[in-house]
Amino acid sequence: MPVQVLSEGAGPGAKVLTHLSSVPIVLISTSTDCSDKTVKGKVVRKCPLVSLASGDFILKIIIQEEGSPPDASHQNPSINVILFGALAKDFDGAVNQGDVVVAAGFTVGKSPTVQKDKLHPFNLLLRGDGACVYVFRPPPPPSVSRSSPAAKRSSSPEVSRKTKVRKYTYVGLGDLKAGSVVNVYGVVVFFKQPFKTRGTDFCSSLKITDQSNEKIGCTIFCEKLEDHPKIYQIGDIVRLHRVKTQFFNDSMTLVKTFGFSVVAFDGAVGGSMEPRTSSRSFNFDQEDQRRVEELRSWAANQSVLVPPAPAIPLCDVQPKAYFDLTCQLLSKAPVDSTCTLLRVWDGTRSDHTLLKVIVEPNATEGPSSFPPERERLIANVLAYDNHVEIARQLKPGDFLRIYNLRAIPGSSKVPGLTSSQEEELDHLAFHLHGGNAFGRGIRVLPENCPEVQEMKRVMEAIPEDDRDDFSELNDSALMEIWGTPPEFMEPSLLRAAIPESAAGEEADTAESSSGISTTHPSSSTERRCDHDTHTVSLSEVKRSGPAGVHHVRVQLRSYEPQRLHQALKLYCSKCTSLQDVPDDELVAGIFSEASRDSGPYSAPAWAISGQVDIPGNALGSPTRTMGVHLSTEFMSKELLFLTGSSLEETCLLSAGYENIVPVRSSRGQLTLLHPSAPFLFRGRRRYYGCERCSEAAVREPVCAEGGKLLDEKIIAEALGVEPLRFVLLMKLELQDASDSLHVFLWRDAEEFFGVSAEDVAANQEAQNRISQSMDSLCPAGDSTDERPWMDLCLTVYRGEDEDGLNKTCYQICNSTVTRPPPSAPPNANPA
DNA sequence: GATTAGGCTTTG
Repeated sequence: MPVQVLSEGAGPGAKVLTHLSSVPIVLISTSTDCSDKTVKGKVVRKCPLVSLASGDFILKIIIQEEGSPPDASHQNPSINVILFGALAKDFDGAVNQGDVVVAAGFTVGKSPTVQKDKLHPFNLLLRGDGACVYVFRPPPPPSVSRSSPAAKRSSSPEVSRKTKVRKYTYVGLGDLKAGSVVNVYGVVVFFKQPFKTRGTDFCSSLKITDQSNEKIGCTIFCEKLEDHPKIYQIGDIVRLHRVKTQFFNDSMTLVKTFGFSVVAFDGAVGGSMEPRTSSRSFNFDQEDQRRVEELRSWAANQSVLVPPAPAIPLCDVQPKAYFDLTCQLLSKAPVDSTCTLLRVWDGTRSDHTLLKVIVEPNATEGPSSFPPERERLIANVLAYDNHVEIARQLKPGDFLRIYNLRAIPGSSKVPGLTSSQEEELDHLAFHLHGGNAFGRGIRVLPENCPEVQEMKRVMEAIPEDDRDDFSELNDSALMEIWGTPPEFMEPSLLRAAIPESAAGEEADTAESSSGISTTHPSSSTERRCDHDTHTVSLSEVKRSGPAGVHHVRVQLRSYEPQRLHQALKLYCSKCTSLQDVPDDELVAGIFSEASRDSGPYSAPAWAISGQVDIPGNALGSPTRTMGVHLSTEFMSKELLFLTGSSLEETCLLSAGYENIVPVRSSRGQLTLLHPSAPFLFRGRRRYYGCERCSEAAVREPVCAEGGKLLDEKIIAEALGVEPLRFVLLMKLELQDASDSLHVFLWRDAEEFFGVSAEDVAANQEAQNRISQSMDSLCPAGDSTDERPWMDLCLTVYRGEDEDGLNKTCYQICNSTVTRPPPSAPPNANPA
């Protein structure tokens, strides 16, 4: 009795299982006594049946507990189930994804895939006569059960092995007879999004076709929107169950009837088989998959019958055109009672100036203004009449498809248009006219659908000007860096970045300034942008969409890294990678290793070469030879290539020579050291190269115009090194009365502190400036409500977290810390 | 087991 199908709610099923007790999936382990236990779960995945040469079968499924409290990963517990032999084969034929099954007579094994699939550490093994699976399924609909013995089977366990899942029969659209109830498949050639009727329901209107070339209208009334077909575009495939055929105006039509259900699929050949349905249980077997694939390949060759959806990006929209637009909603605002403004973008830029619509900033949901470069990409859509209600339910950040949108050139009668704009001739306005003719409407698209994925790729690839280069660095990189444990060896260069001795005095300084800020509306920061937007609360920022700018008045609750030298990073603007500054111990090791390994080499012809013997010392270091190669071209600019020196010696020499490039011998040639070591020392400044982007070789820089200028850029270029830039990266937790918010300080960190990251890497004064600023904003020991207030400009953008999931990110931009009062000057640490 | 709408050559 391996596989038995039971009708849900039917008595026998319950009886069969009364002598067994159910084990929650989480509690399953190899120590579970399985003899009288069952495990119940919904089949969330059914892998293809594997048939072995021996005639044996193996089937893997994943079942998930239903209705149990979610575990730490916010998912119901699931477990792999492996079925063997006849059981595997029977199960494959009788059970569908979505069915609820109860397994009994299993054994428990260690899951070999736990590392990969992150599912349960154990699996269930079902083999032999003792193993069986009960399948619970809702009772079959009356129309089908008459011709199917399934209901009878459910009460006769003996026949269970041969149980076949109830099959739906589908009628071709050319074979419909009036007055019957049928199941059909079809390709959508026209559709209207569900609209409110004068009755109690919403109505969806479809026209579908199939290989018969008949085009059949379908009318679907359902009270709940989720029961309606989820059609995104012409060409989608639908499967309708229980529609009645009737004649209207001499044409066959299909109308929803009792027990109606619909599933929709992507219509593209090779597209996703993921069913669009809100149905809790539905049948979908290989036969269905075959039908979908057949319709897809048939439709692919029917360009006349199924015209390509008129979806075009904003950059291709021509004046007067009607089109479907896939886009993301950034903000929205009511214009009047019959019109709502939707501000959307799709990542492409129109050649036409897009009409600006002036609305009350206070009435705007989402940001009321955007940086100018973003504004150029935003289309203003005016949605009229019946669409106002739909628009009301949309949220900034939603991905949308707007159907039958009209591009209107040079409109001058738009509500809210200013008189100066009336004179603009070349701009485009976008109107979604009232009514639902021509399929006019709006649908929210799920983020995982291919069109949205494609659009997001376009959005992410937008060429940014330098003010926006942060968006190229996705946030998984940021998170990763911040997640790095602080195993960093403090480089001596930065050891004093947070002077212990000065901490107390800093706190005193800050106390006095925070005392002022609680009684005075002054701010310890200054905004340096010209955004025309008013100050909002952090909770409003969080509610707003994933783009735009906000002005906030906040306090600093906490920040990372606490050890400020860790805020200094190296950034490659070519590959946008971000890394920690290598610590001195590592760099010293590279120098030492290079000097030990140095073999004979031929000195470059373009250099004057010499040797210096460095005697060994009492501590046991041997006598070494240091090679010195002075560029003849840059004699006066002092470009020195040095072999065999230690890091310490290089630092000492860099006090007396302008440019030192540490090198080593390798296969008889001079080469640069390992890329983690600086490729150049200039005084106290060290310059690093990107390991990934550099193709280093020791070459003499070319003297430009009479040896005019020799700087780190010219040297890097000559050496084939892609130089890394010092940057500052911090994560700040802001707070106001409404909420708290984590924000990054990166793009404008230098502006914020009024220092350059390169200076921070090289001098104590710049380091002090950062620690003073942080101490004044976040004095140690002070209660947070006494901390000074900051007026900040926040940029909102979309990034990805470690799992590649979308995440709304925030950065402080265009803001500067105003200097703490000079009354308590910092105790500058003489480094 | 009622009722809804029954695309369509649009236009603020």
